[in-house]
Amino acid sequence: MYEICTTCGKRSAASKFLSEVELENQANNCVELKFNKGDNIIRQGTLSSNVAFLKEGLVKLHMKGPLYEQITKITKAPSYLGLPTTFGDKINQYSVTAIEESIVCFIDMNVFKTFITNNPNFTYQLFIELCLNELTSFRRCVNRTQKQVSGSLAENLLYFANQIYESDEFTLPLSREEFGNLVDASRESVSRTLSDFQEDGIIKIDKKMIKILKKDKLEMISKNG
Amino acid sequence: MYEICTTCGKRSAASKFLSEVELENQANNCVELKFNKGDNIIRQGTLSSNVAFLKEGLVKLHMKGPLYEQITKITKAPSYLGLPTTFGDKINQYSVTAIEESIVCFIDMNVFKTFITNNPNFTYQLFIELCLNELTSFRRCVNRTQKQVSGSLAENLLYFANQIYESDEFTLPLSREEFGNLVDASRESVSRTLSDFQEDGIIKIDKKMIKILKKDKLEMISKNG
DNA sequence: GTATATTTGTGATCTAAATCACACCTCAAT
DNA sequence: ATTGAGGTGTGATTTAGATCACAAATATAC
Repeated sequence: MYEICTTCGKRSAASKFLSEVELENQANNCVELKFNKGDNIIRQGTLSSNVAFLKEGLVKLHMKGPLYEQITKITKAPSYLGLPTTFGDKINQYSVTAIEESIVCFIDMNVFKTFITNNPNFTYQLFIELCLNELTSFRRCVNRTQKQVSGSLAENLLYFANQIYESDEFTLPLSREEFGNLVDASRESVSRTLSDFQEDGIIKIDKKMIKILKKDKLEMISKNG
Repeated sequence: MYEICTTCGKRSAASKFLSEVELENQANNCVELKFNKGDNIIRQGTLSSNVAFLKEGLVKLHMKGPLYEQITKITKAPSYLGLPTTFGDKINQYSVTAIEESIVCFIDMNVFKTFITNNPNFTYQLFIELCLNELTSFRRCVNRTQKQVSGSLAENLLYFANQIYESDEFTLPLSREEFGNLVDASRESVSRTLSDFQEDGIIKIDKKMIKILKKDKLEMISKNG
């Protein structure tokens, strides 16, 4: 009883280039599923057989490291999920988990491949998006390794405010531990640093609610590491 | 007086899908340049106007971080250089520098774009390569942040031996400082750790010459962080 | 509601690696 | 050969952040 792709208002940028016929083809080879917070959408180590498109919601991409499960990225809808892991390897190289209630469309991979090999504009758009993603990963990786905890934490708070929620007040969708896995710090360091920020009047914390009070200061901390 | 693309034996995997006509078109819109060790091929912050293809040699990709210039990757020929930074942004988001004498073909971006929009097989191949690259970056980033210096160093020594030189004896193309920027450690830590490895009989060092003596041990150190 | 489990805050240690400091190489240029 | 400039090795010191430890707060189940 789900929306068909032709009339779906939450399509990907690339799919704007698909024809009516292609969209119908997609609609007939696609399943829409709802995931609750915490549900696994793609699991590292399993076969990747479908292209996943996040229609609504918020997810984390994460990968087993030698010590802990590292969160490589937070992605909000609309967005394809894990194209690299779907096309780069038969086996999923990372996991995707919902951190808020999410709706995902699973598109048959063969149908998706015919779009790629037949519709140059579609493919070009995907190509550009992949390039952008890789640039962002590079930047994130450099920052993550060079900044110290407060800088990385500030950067990620700003990311949630600016990119994800587009508001300076939001509910952090991660536990302190998970937030640590995103910024590469221990649970305790995250907790301490957030407390420090609050003491300095930079943010206001109430459990998972976070309100940014001095954005300029946070930006400075983020920038200077 | 350089080789024309149609007969070039060092073409990219993707270009195998180009027709004779397309290859001729490429040959007519392409410049081949030689770079010495240390020469800058792509500079972060400048406009990206050509697609760079590394025909011969070895390069490092590096990016300004808040503290130092981080080496994100070592790439050997044959390989496109910085497709993400060429297509993802008008301005180059990272630099590429030769670390051994290299030959690079600069292909006109508009010509390259016509391949992408007209030749689906070519584009699909590029797409797959981008996906693979992103998976590798993810893995590298996770390892880099979670492993400690000895683990990261071991990993990168193995990378040079297995992927770059395909030999257990090779000349490290980086200074200790640069090697540090690749593994996220200080010059001193790199030096110390290499000495430790030598003392344990795992490797033999003579200046920049490195010979791996106990590969299994190095693999263990790499794996266990 | 009470009980149990999970998440969180905060102080007290501990530690890997950065930084500092300095001597010694190596190599290029004069 | 002599000068100078990077590059390198190694000890001593410092430090950011991990880890340990435990209490308090929340969430979840019964």
